[in-house]
Amino acid sequence: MALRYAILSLLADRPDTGYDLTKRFEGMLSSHAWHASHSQIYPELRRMTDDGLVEVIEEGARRSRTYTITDAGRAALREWLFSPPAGTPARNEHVLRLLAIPALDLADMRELVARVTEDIDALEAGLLSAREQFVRDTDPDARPGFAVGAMEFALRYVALEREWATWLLAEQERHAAGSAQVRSTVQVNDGA
Amino acid sequence: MALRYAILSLLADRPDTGYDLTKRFEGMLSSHAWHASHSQIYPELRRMTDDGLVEVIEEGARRSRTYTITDAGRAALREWLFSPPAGTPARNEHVLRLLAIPALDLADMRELVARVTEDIDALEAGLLSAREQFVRDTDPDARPGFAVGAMEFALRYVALEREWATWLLAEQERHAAGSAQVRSTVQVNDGA
DNA sequence: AAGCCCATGTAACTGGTTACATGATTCT
DNA sequence: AGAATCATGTAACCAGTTACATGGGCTT
Repeated sequence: MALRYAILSLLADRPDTGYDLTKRFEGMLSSHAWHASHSQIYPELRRMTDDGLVEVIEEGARRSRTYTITDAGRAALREWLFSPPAGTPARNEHVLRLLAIPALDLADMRELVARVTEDIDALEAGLLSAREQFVRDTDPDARPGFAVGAMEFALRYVALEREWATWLLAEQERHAAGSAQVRSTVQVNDGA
Repeated sequence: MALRYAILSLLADRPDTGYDLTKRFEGMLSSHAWHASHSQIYPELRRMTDDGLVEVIEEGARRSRTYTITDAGRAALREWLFSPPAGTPARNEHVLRLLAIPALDLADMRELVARVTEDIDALEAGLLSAREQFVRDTDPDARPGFAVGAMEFALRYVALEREWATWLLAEQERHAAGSAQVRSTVQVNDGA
């Protein structure tokens, strides 16, 4: 079901074709919230049309169909948003990679955290320039929609990752120093 | 493949049975990184045994088998962690629900953000007490493993959600005030 | 000995991915 | 005219979920 609501929240911003929805999925949505490829999106738009949640408002060149969200679609989206959170499980391989870092030894951890931090910096730079671009291309008086919120989320999120990774390494260094201390104390005691 | 690495990173901390791995998945892993149920975990442990990544070190009561990570398993995990990040897509219905909020009208947004914020506070309280419990039950000299990192991540993450939601609402309020301003200016001009 | 939780197993189904396929339009 | 890209469609496959199933061991 999540796929429908992902589509509905994109269409709530503005009408779009299956093709362009697919491209919008490839941005912030697919890296943080929900991914879908065109092979899922086209059939789903059909089913949603049958269910009255979306509507074709234009048939353009190259057999393209532009869909809008209907009132029923907005109502369904609203109902879903207000429904009690179901505690549905997440799948995020990127987060898994981060959480797995403590399985490494300290030297590996230092190297990997350095690398991860660089990657995050690069990603952040990309996000920032994408946002600048977006702001340039967008009417400043328009109500901020999906994309603005998603970008802000992504920016805050990459900062979290960087800070967490830094914290993790510091924590592990602290522990390593601590247990070295304990070991040397033991040795002193042994020698006494 | 992510499932194997999720299992490996749990086993890197300590040996465990399929049953207990299942329960460990239900914690931080399943809400932020990766979810799996026992029906996936048992067969996967078999396959991983065949591939030499894990090993049965103990057969206990009630046919329970305790698995450890092998050297090959550690090597595989390490290789995966150091392999270039694949940009694999995420699935997180909870994030989707947040990002979809701007589809609502302002009144609904106010209500939902308030509710979401309460939920986050409750979740955070739960996490904090779980961490206290964990600290009490754990040898302070032990090297911090998966769970410590995951808890810290979760705590930082819920804070991000709360701050983002607050930011979003402020942004939307600002816009609503701004466009009201524009409307009234137009009216004054019309009247002049 | 009855009932409950521990511990594992597996089969049917569903949602999602990969891969193949094709027509229409624009660009050069 | 040919290449590139737009725009959609669909079928086979795979990973993951749901549901059913079962035996062992602890507790009362």
